[in-house]
Amino acid sequence: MISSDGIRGYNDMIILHLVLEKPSYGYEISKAIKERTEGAYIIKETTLYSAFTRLEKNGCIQSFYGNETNGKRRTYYRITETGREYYREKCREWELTKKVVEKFTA
Amino acid sequence: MISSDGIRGYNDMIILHLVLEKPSYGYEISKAIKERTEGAYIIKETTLYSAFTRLEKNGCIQSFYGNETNGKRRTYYRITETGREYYREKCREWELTKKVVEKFTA
DNA sequence: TTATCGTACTACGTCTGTCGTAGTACTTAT
DNA sequence: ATAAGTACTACGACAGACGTAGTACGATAA
Repeated sequence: MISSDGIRGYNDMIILHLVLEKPSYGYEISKAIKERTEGAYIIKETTLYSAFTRLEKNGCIQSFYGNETNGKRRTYYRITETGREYYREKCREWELTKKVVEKFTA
Repeated sequence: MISSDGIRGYNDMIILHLVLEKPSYGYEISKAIKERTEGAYIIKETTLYSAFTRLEKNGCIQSFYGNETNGKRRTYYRITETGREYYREKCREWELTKKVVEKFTA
């Protein structure tokens, strides 16, 4: 499994990548992460929702309510221009981190 | 630059990689990281020394004093069998993390 | 002689992101 | 009626990274 420290710092990127594709909400995103990684990474609910709060505070995403009539009301998030830029920056950082870490692998 | 959260979780791996090559000490390791990454990653002193403490507590490294007669006395660290195993594990985890994060890059 | 630079740490407190635990609320299937 | 699945929210704890500061020694330059 993936440790939280190993992926830490890329949770934001993962979430932004998904809301970049289309506005989404917590449960859907957590499912998407699980499916796309074939179960290798299952984000904790608390981690995900606290990331939403942080990203909205930073102006990276914007929340709005869905209009579904049944079930609990969902909070959807869409990416902002700030979020797009932040995402690109995180991608560049990832490329650099990859090069750095690779130098110290067996 | 590399953010601390991006590399967090791999500091231990980096340090273990270096003491695996040969027993070493703080200052030398910090220099080595800087040089090998061409300045892309400069580990903070406090981060490095607190990692030493942690890794010794975990049984991954063992400290011993150098016998240099001039300058301040150095604390050297050598890797243990536990440390080797932990290093290998971290390398496997890195491979997995890489695959996971890649799926969410642009 | 005095000061500064480089080496080699140690101590202490703060911050952030992650996580454990628990609870709320509504729907559908058994 | 109950459980399972959906969709969150609240609260507190923890660990690793970091800022700041201080200690200690040697070599070199002014």
